[in-house]
Amino acid sequence: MSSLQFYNSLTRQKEVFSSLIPGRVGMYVCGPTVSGESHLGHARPFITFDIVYRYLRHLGYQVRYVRNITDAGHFEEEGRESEDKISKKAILEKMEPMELVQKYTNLFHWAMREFNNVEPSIEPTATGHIVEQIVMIQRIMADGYAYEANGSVYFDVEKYHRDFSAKGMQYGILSGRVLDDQLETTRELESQEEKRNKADFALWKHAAPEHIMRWQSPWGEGFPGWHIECSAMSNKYLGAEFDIHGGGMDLQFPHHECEIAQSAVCNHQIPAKFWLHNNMITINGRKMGKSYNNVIKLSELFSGSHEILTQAYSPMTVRFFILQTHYRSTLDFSNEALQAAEKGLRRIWEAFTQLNKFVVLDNNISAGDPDLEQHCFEVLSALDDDMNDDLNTAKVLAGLFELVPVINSIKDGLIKNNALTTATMLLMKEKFNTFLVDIFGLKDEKKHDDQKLGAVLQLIADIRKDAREKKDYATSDKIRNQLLEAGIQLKDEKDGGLSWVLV
RNA sequence: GGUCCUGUGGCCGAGUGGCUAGGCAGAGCUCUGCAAAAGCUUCUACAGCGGUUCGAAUCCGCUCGGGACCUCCA
Repeated sequence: MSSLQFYNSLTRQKEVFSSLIPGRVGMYVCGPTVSGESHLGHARPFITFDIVYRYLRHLGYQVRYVRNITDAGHFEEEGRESEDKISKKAILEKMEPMELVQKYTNLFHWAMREFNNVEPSIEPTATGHIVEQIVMIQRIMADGYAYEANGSVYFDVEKYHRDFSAKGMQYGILSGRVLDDQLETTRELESQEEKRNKADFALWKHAAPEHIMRWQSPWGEGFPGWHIECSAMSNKYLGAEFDIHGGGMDLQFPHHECEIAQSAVCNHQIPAKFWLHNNMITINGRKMGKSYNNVIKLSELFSGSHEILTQAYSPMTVRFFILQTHYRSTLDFSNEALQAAEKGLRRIWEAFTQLNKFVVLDNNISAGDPDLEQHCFEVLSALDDDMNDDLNTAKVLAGLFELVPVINSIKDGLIKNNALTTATMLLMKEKFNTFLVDIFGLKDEKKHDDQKLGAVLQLIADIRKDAREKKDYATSDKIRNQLLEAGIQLKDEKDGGLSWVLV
């Protein structure tokens, strides 16, 4: 079997993954800013890195997964009205800042549960780590890479770049940007006079009087800059160097670039070995964003209450939709694509459910159908390699889909139950369970473990069977059609039996 | 303007220098009282133009199109 490879944004190539400490992995993923409700775009990184987390654990690693909550509110680009997003909205809604932050944090957690994401090991908040951030800023200042101006502190990008280029940690190492170009192309902004250089970024920002969220610091009352929280918290919980840093591609610059600079000054090394970035979800070819007015909130997605949506899409449908694409490709949203995902998921899930019901022959060592046996074995064997190849979940799913007709044919008796060896049948069961449930985190949203409902349906099925035998098709069709309207689909099986699924 | 990514059949999407991706939709057939489900078969591809090569959707160049980042952003 191949070994796990990730595409490392830092080196711009696929690399075999090995952890710094054998058997253990430290992973930091940039979490949400809880100044508003999470939208469809947020689903991608958190599902993607949930897969990374699940897969690493599946491979036997003990993983510490740190995903922060940004609740301190990053200020806008310097030069514009300095305003804290969270504070501004809090005033509008007449809520305490922390009350607002709590509300959206709760909503975020709700969405994560809906998606069946495993909780991170540590979920630190920015507001809970103000002290760590201040200490880190002080260290950067002590080394001469930051300066104070009017109660704000800025990172001296040019000096950092000059000194650290020789150490292989130039500013732009992650994003591929050239600092000199940056200096020329950065837009002219108002009130830049505080900064020595246009490329400098804020570590600490002086709080204007109307600013509600504020903390005491050596530089007066203010709040932390955009990038320092992730550096401070990843350093605290994962150390100076850890294995994986993840996030959306849009965070690569400036956010992650700045994190590297901050950590490099403090710890003299790039904080993470592997930098993984998921691509964006687009709607009609455009990234979701307030400026495009095409933001679909997760609650709207699940309920279908957005004008773009022609129907509601369940969390598992969305999860499956995301898994059908490689995480580094853009994924374009459309109702048609989501509906295709919904049907595809149902098809594979029903086959999976069926597979789990099969009673495997005890000692079938010679396949009744050698060609099929070989085909199945090859497909099953390729799954791990595809997953190891930078998490090609799309290809793994395609492989599993190839086996769906086999499963259905066995069920319908079109393929004899001795066609495949016991070993292959058991392998098939194992792989379906491992990938769909353990690694992909899919679950049955229509689970019907209600025994009373089962009994009622069994009765109805018997009545319908009697009606059909009497050729009373009016009755049998009425039962079938009305149940379908109620969301229960009856299926007449080849053997004369009858099964049902919730739709 | 700068940096980078991308262009696959009706839709969504994998993909490697030569070997069926897969899903959804469509068509035909089988099964069925009729459906549904399922099975089998099947139609539409690799933006365009050059080049490298025995051979390219896959490598290179150009043209055209789309997108991301450069500003909070998943």
